[in-house]
Amino acid sequence: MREGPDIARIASLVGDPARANMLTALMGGTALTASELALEAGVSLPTASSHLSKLMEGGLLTVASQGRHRYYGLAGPQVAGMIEAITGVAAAVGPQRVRPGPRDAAMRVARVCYDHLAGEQAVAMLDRLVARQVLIRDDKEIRLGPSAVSHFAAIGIDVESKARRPVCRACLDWSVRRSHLAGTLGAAILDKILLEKWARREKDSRAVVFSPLGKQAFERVFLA
Amino acid sequence: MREGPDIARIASLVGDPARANMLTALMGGTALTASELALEAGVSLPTASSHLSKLMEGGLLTVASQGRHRYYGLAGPQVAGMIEAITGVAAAVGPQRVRPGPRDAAMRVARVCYDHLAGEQAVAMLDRLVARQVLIRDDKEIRLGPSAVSHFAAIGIDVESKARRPVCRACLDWSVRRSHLAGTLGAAILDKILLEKWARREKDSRAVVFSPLGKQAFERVFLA
DNA sequence: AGGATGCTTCGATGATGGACGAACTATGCG
DNA sequence: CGCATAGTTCGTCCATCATCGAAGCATCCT
Repeated sequence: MREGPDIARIASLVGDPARANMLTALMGGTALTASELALEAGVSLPTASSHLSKLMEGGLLTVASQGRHRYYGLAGPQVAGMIEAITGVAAAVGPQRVRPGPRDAAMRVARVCYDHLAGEQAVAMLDRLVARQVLIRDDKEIRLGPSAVSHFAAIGIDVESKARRPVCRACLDWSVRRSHLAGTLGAAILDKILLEKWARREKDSRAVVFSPLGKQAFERVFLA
Repeated sequence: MREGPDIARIASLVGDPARANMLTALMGGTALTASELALEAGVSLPTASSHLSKLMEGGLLTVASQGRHRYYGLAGPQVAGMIEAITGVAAAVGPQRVRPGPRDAAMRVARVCYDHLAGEQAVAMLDRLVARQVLIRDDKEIRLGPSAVSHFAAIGIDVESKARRPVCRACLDWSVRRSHLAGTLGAAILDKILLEKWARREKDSRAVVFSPLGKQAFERVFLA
């Protein structure tokens, strides 16, 4: 018999299909209402509500009440990382992945991971930023290089961090198996991409699709 | 409704207390027999056997038959990483962590993670190896530096890789939140440490305790 | 105020799956 | 060959928990 962190409790929370669907939906990064999550999970509203309170109690979710809406979101990057890790194992282990399918292809290229960009594009971007020494990775820690502030300011991104959350963080990409940029900077870059309409989010999916011109712009700015 | 990698299936496998205990026990890295795992999980042999076959079917475990013994082990580093990620969330979320306790302190300093060393010591070691350019980390990928082969040969470690498994891999440390060295090299270093008796494994725990002289030797070789 | 919408709580139902004892198979030992 | 040990399979019992309809709060709109 052993004890310690109650891993079974956390895992069993993710272990229910309805809850797993909800968490996966929240990996998109946008907070969702109880009704939306019920739809997403394919259960009735009361059932969803019950699941949500369990996830809350387990500390996996945060909620923000706005009027009569309650927006549920993942409790933090650590939770998002856990979901990615589980997804990675499930994808590796599952023999059910017969045809990759177009949606999956798009997902591999670029997708939203919690609040930042993931996929091949994101991995390439981090590689390039490190190669140009805009960012410096020491260990797994990623730091800002000397030129970072001016570099990002020129693009219109403010890298000053007020939040307690780190500016840069490495996040393992389950499709490419290498890391991409997370943290407030990662989130700001994704904001920028969507704001400039270089890419749009695929409906009901985490996939992010670049327009031809948007792709050029993105590559000019981040992969040059 | 969504589909994709069946994350609920995997998570629910980990979500049962008995199975979670088994998996946690296997994080020690040594393969265990069904009876040992039954004891570890606190269930009867038939029950354990049933759990083990489920874990096998889920692809989380591998088994090696030797005579009338069947040694069960984690299916791979990816699975070990997932368990670490879940453990991290459980530790962060669990309010039950009242007193850190001596065992936990020892765990933070040095512990076994699947088949390599984790904890503060392990993180410090990787930092130092990278700083000395024995190892080079590009992205999350860690490569051997030019001097690596001779450097490790001098200590008596052969870095040639025959296995399909990578020689170097970064593994996120849930206590320190930075990565340490995994892969065949990480495993070889742990072997070396235990073989030279610089440290011993705490009974019934993943903690690794260095002797005073062993600590000196380890620091001379890896942190110089 | 009154009505509509979003969400939660309650209560009853049903199914999944975890538990163990007993019987069965397989390997090793003398 | 027979006995002991390691492990699996089978059958049954039992508890947990997911599910939904109906009713109860809370908030917004007019």
